[in-house]
Amino acid sequence: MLIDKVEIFKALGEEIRLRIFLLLLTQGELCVCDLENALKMSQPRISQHLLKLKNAGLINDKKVGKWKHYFLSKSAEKILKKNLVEIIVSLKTDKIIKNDLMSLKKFSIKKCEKNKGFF
Amino acid sequence: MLIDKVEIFKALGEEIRLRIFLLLLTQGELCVCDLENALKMSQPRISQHLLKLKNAGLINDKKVGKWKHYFLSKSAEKILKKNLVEIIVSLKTDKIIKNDLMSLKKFSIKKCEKNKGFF
DNA sequence: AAAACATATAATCATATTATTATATGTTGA
DNA sequence: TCAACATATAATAATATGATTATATGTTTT
Repeated sequence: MLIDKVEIFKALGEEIRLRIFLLLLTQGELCVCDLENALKMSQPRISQHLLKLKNAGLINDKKVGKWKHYFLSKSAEKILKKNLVEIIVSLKTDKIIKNDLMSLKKFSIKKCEKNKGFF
Repeated sequence: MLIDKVEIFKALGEEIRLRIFLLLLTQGELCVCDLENALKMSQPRISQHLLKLKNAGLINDKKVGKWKHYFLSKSAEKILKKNLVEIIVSLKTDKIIKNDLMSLKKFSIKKCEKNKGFF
């Protein structure tokens, strides 16, 4: 849950991968050699970044003749439609996050006035 | 532009920082010692992650007595309201991304049918 | 002014990530 | 079947990131 989201942000938090992701998002299916040409980068470099996007659950692939086509995963299409705030706040049900909030509440020293959060 | 977004995703793509960010998002202003207690982690560790969130432009701070309060930046509040797709597609105006798209177009081998992208 | 507190920063070390190079696997087409 | 192509994977080296420890800075309280 928390870790899944971290992995998604981490996958997008790298220039090459964000560029690849945007190309797939705007262009649809692309093969590795399309990306090699678009980004002007070596094949292993592209392939390794594709693997990370795939491990984060953001893309999928299929064999097409001698090529392999990459495209956005269903779960990527789903999460893309959400607000960033929605994505992040949904983590409030995560065990680790619940714990953080509890610990904070327990501590809760009244040092001075603080602004309230969004939620 | 592209790099700014990369830095934002990178900042959120780390467990401790995402936990901190969510706490600030839901609780509003918090000082370092609040976060120390919430996450049960050492002060320098928290401080260093706060610095990274700040460098990504996601949070700001203000001195309050002997404490330092951290809270979401205006630009964070703004970007939080957007869809992930909006955030990413907005990069189409970025120079690097435009270039990628041009290179791809130039290459554009008609290997076989491909699905279209979202946009 | 001294002690206690809150935070930042720097140095070091451990770990993770990335790029490159080389090689392997599988597919197509002559 | 063999050569050319498309991609994956593994090994290595370079770089970046993160955690810990120690120390510095500034503030409050006594």
